[in-house]
Amino acid sequence: MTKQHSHQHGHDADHVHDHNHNHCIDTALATAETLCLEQGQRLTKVRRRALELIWESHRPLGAYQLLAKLAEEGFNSAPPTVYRALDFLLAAGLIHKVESMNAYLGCAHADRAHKGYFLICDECHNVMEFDYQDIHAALIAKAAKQGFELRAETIELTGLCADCKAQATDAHAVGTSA
Amino acid sequence: MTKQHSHQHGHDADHVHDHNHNHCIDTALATAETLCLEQGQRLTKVRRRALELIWESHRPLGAYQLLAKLAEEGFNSAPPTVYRALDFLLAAGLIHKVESMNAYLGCAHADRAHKGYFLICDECHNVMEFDYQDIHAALIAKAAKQGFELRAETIELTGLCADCKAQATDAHAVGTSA
DNA sequence: TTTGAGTTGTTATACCATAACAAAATTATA
DNA sequence: TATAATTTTGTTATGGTATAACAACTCAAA
Repeated sequence: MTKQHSHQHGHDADHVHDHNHNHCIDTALATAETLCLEQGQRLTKVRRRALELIWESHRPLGAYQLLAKLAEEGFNSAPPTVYRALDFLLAAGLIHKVESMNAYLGCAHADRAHKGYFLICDECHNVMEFDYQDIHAALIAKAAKQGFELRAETIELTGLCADCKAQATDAHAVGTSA
Repeated sequence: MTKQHSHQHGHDADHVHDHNHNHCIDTALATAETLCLEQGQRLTKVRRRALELIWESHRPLGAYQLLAKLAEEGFNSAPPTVYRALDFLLAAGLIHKVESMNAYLGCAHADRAHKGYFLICDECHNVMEFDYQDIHAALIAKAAKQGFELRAETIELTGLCADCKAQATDAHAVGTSA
């Protein structure tokens, strides 16, 4: 299981980081550089900056949110700019798209092939990426039974994260005792 | 495993039905009537017709495609009309939304609570709904281990369906032998 | 140094979805 | 059966997501 670190304790959108998220970003960028170099892909300025901005966000970032941030920094502000960058990063496996949110998230394991499985909190909207070989294998087997050749998986689970569940319980306890 | 019947042999968008799909539609509508009656919900003309149209389609239907069909039949042609109907049908469990396609699909098991798991063919875009208790249980357990309370699942698998795989193989065989 | 591939700029448009409020229909209640 | 309460539908407007199409630029290789 992998978790976007800063999500562990954060409830508010702009919660102060309780760890040095810069490290995650740096690692992600370094991985991206290496990967692109190996594959003869060009991590151009806008692509690189888009990836950084996605990582700097603590939630999945919408295309137009990203576009606005890029525009602030002097990049072209037309939609194709951001969608091209997103397409590149998606194809390179450097980010995931969360379909149910129309938003994009840095991929913590770009260095190895994997599927993005997500736990999405309805309350705080934080997203945890997880990895589950058992489920992956079961899905492949299940599909194969139908003669279906599995290529990609969209697994997005929503509900209440541990923190929000705790908060809800606290609130309820206070409410009932008052 | 459940399958939208007409998808079994269809490769072309407007493939002639090889079974009486009307039966499926009738069953779905009857179930809808019963369900709504039981729950004191009103299956109004536009809702009922929307459900029929979704079932009549052999693929997941986009909101605006559905809106166009409804408009042809004299219903109001503004977007809220169709989104209201869709919201109602979704809430009633009579249809599913395929998030990765922004499209809507009749639910074959509206009569019992279940999650919509989908196999989506990249080639012919047919969709099979399947049901897999093992995976459902595994996901709940996996989420619970993280303290996450699972509420909803979006499971959308893409790849090549059996028919399209067979076609591709045939085409390749012809190509290589020619 | 020109060719060619890839990338970016630019304009326009298509597609997906909801807000907000008015009008009508339905149901419940007096 | 009036009338009030509730739900549904009509209508206008807008916001959010994504791509088509073509021109201009960059950069590396021939």
